[in-house]
Amino acid sequence: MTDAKSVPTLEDVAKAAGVSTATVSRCLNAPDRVVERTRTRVMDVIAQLGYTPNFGARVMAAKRTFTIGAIIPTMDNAIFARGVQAFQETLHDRGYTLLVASSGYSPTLEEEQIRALVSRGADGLLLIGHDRPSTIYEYLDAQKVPTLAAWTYAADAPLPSIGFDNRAAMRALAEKVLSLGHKRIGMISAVTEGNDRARQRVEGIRNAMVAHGLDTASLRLVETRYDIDCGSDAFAQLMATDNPPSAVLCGNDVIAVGALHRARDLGIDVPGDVSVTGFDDMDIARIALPALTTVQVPHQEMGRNAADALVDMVEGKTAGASRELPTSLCVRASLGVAKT
Amino acid sequence: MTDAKSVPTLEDVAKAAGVSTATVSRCLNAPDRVVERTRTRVMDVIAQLGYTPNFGARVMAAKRTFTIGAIIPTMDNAIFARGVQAFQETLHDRGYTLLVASSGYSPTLEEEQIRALVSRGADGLLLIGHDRPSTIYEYLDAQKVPTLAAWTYAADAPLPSIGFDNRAAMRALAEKVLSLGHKRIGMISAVTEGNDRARQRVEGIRNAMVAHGLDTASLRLVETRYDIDCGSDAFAQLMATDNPPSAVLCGNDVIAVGALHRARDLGIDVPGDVSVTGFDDMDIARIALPALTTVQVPHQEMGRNAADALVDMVEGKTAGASRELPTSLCVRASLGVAKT
DNA sequence: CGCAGTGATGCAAGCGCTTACATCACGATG
DNA sequence: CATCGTGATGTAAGCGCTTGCATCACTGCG
Repeated sequence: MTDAKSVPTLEDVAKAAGVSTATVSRCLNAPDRVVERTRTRVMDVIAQLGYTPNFGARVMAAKRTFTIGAIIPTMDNAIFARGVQAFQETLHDRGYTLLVASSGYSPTLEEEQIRALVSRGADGLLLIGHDRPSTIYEYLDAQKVPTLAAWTYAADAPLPSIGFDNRAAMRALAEKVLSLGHKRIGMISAVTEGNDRARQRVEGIRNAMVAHGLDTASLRLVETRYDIDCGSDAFAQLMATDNPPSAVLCGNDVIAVGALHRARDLGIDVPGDVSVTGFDDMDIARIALPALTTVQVPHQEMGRNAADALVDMVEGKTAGASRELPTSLCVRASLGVAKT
Repeated sequence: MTDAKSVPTLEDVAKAAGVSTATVSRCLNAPDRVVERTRTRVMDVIAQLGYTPNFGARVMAAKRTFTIGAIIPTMDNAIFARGVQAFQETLHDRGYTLLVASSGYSPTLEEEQIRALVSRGADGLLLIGHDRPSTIYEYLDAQKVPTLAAWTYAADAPLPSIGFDNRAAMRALAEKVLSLGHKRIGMISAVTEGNDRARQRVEGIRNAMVAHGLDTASLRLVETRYDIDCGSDAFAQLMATDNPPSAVLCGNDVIAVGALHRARDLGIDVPGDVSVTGFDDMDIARIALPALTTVQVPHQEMGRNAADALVDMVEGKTAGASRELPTSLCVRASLGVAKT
């Protein structure tokens, strides 16, 4: 049943090296507390035996894992990719390993994943946005797991956050659109339930409309999933109404690219007949035809900042400093002046 | 220093419920071995105390984590996204949690991540491709961690694999291209070092050339990173030669989209002046202008299959059954007949 | 009424590691 | 030469949980 040659333990190493387990442990965790000669011998044995510390035991004894968990809504498109990649790289520099799980935009699944990561000993957690049941915050609090929110910034939220002001960013874009004379505004938003970023973006548009003396009730709003085809369909739906919008603001570049594509299929000229904008400035925004006007988000910087902030929290250096990062407008060909 | 209210342990629950720790443990792990009344009482206490089992301790005692690790080369683009998402969903259905790490196409980092995941108690591992130092396989073997390779299929590899035949798939595409009369072939490949999939794709093209009586030495090959801009530059480089290729086959859709974009910038007509093809059939392939001819890969099915296969291995049901999945050609506007 | 059989529960031995504390050897010091 | 300080190493007590085995309270039967 049991294989004769089983995975070696600290004790095996100690025995083979003729030292105590404590010394072996120290070789691994505090090399300078062991004299050169001994250390070399121990290390040789370790290499020879192919010893790897048992994580469970280590965690239990040391109560530290040097692991950070991140739960992102989806890996299915590239929205979070760049930021997470930067997050991971910075964590790595700081000596931590990143474990990623995805929630599929489902609060239940997110909670499950949070518990999974926490019970797996994550020293800290990165979550996206602030919008989740308070029970989760209570749980995190009880478990004393330092947690940071990203992709959003809010001074008064239950979690410290590193990100940008989605509302203000979208508002700036919308003001730009309105300043070009557009009056009939359509928006294709991500599903807003459980997604504060999406809600804030919608709000940003409304704010801009108010500022320009437009009735927010006139905003044609469609909600859909983050998906090219969904964006495409939503666009068709918006344009099929009589007196369709002259500008369609999309909650995300993926949706916007879908819209652009459908416009081409329908023979609708962008920006001649209708302007289209996105959000995020992903690679596809530049590549799209016409190139997509969008909001540039500092994904990498956000990732790096979040990693530093979270590690600081984990190491007890700060209680969690929030930080707002700037976004900027990226005006490209898909946005034009209103014709009517 | 220590907070008065610390995280509750099994013992706290046991005490509060007036039972032994064994009973509490059984309530969690084998509910039917505890009588209804007791179980309810225990569960109430658990809920009330907000108890969560300590993972480290649990792993150590039970030697199972119900965690599967996956190490993908990058999260930075969407190549692996869909497959990993499906992988995760299936794992979830089977009661496992997925932890993802990325290696950035670096063998060193990959090894590090493998160790991290293994020592964190991953019950099984998913890796991409077969191309890595044998020391890793020895390590995996010694640690007895069931491991599966995906995104590739090879009957005689060190690991069982679920995927497709990259060589054959690319060969089929290349034959299609050649059958349209193209003689001057360019290829933009991903970096082939440490990437068997990329190498096999190049090989597939060579095979097709041989089959069509072309000298493989005439293949203009450029290697570059998976990145829109890199693809774009590589394309420019290829087209800047005299007597440039009439067809440029790209190792991946991302590169191909970059190429398409640059062609537009340079005023090169696709497919009029040059044909361009991709690989993977990502969303952007359909959206690109002209729509991209590519190889359709069953990402989702691969993810699901891999999850099932790996869990079977972990649970000792099989020793790891490899499986080859079919790919298909996706001919779209970016491929045309050779003019010359 | 006594006893075997049954199912629920408790006891306690680890699991592999870290770390506070004890021990020891050795050279420096008075 | 005795004493002490110093740094290297060993000892052993947990960390929180699972699980084989022991125990116990019933039940139903002879």
